[in-house]
Amino acid sequence: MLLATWNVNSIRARLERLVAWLDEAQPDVVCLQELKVTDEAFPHEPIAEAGYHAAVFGQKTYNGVAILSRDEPAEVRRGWDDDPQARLLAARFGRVTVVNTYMPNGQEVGSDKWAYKLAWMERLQEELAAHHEPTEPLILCGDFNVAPDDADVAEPEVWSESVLCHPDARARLDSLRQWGLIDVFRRHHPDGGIYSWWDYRMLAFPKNRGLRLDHIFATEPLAECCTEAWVDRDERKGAKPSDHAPVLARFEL
DNA sequence: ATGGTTGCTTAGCAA
Repeated sequence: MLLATWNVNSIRARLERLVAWLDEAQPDVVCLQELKVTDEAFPHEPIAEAGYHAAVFGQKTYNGVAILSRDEPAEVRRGWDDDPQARLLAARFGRVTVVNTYMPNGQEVGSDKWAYKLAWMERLQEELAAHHEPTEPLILCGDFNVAPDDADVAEPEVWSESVLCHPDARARLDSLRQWGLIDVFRRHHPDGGIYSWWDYRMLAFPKNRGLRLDHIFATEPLAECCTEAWVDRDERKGAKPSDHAPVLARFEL
C-alpha cells in the first residue's frame, strides 16, 4: 500500500495539479488537508474519473479533510460532534485504520487559537486511546502543524518560539508517540534536514528554508512493514503549487 | 525597501 498525505491549500485551486499527481504517483490512499470547500462543492467527478473514492469532511472557506482511495473504505468516521472545524476523518480499509488529521496551527503562542491547538492535540490522543489499541494496524497522518525536532527545521533559531516548534506542542506530539505511534518518515531518515512545508514568502522554497510539519505515524505492526518514506519535493515546484509537498510511505502488507 | 504570498471572499482573515 502506497499512502500519501498532502495539505493542498484549497482543492479547487489545486485540482489540476492533484489529478495529474494522482495519475503519476499512483498512491492507494491519499489523505488531503485544507480542502477549503463544502461537501457539496467538492470536485467528486474529476476525482472519480482519476479512479479514486473520496470520503469528504468539508467546511466552507477553512479546514476540510478528505481520504481518497482506490478501494472503497469499509467504515468512515468524521470529527467530533461538538467541534465545528473539519479537521479529522478516519476510514478503515480491511484491518487497517487510516486517521487523517489537520491539526490546528495555533497562530500565536498564548492566543485562543494556541489553547485550542493544545487541547485539540490532547483530545485526539484521548480519542485514539478510547477507540484503538497500539497493537492494531493504524496510521495517523496529516498536517500536524508541529516540527517534531530541530532537525526538522532549516532555521531552528528563527522558529524556536513559534507555534510550530514550541515545547508544549512538541510534548503533545511526544505523548502521541508514547501511546504507540512511530514516525515512519523519521525511521527512514534519522538525520532530518528534509522538509514538507515552505512559506510562500521570502523565497523560502528556493532557499530550502522549510519545516517538516506533515507526518505519517503508524502503530508498530504497520511501522515494521514500512519499506520507504519520502517527500515529493517536485510538487512544490512549478506553477501554482501548494505551500506543502506530499509525504509518502510504502507499506508491504 | 518598514515589505515580502496565497486563497477565500470581497478588505480582512488565516496560514
